[in-house]
Amino acid sequence: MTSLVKPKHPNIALAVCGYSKVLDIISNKWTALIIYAMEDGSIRYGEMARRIEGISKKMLTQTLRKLERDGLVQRHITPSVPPIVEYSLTPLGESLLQPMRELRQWGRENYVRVEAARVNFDLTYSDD
Amino acid sequence: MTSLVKPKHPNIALAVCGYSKVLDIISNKWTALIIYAMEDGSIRYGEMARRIEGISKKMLTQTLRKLERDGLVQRHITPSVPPIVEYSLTPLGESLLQPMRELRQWGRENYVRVEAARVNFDLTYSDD
DNA sequence: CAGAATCCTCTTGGATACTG
DNA sequence: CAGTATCCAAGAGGATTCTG
Repeated sequence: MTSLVKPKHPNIALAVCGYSKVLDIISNKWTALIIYAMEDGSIRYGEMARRIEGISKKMLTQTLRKLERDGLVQRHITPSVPPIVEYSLTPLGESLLQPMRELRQWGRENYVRVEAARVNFDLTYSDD
Repeated sequence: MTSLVKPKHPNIALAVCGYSKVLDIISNKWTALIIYAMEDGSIRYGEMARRIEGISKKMLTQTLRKLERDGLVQRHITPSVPPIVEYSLTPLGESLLQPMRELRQWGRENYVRVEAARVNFDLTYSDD
């Protein structure tokens, strides 16, 4: 046992923080949208590319591979010509949906306040 | 009027996605840890720097400024010599704590599975 | 259709030195 | 103490071209 008294302010290490571990998974630009696209079930590669506005094939493939490697996404290939490749969330991936939905909800409810704060901040620190 | 029938798969735009808006706020490397450091109340600049292992002053200041601009963090200065500068979460910032805690909790519970999936993936796609 | 490969740019973040 | 300023390296991500 290291200590009986709980320190007021324990140190925070990047490597052991649960936040950071999750951010390591979902913090890049397209990950959230890709997971979002699979929310209702499996979906083909091409349809994802069409639904997610502005994404390039490179980023779509790259992000899907990363999610597959992390065990959040499953890839199913029907070897026809042309091939059919479908992606869906694994149970682990689906377990991320709930916390992500709450974050998304927070964004929907509060982003206007963030934008207002930015305008206010910029006004305060520019012209005076 | 564009359409009366709701499409099965509506498009997903980066600009209007609640996820992405939140990620715009919390997705950089240190933000989560900095918010985490203020979870229990206000804290001085220097103490944050010491508690968050590995952070540079530059990134600490830069990230705090961004959070302040976004209205999530308050800065309170006591103009003594040397100055005392304390940071704390605004109500808006505190409202982010709950969804972030859930994400952190997910990370604590599931990150081992992600790591296992990575090992498995790398084994599968390297040596055969 | 579902990608792989290449090139290139822009941003993020680390190291270091200086200041009221 | 609490920053600012500058330089630099690494990585994320976009555009384009090619392929089974």
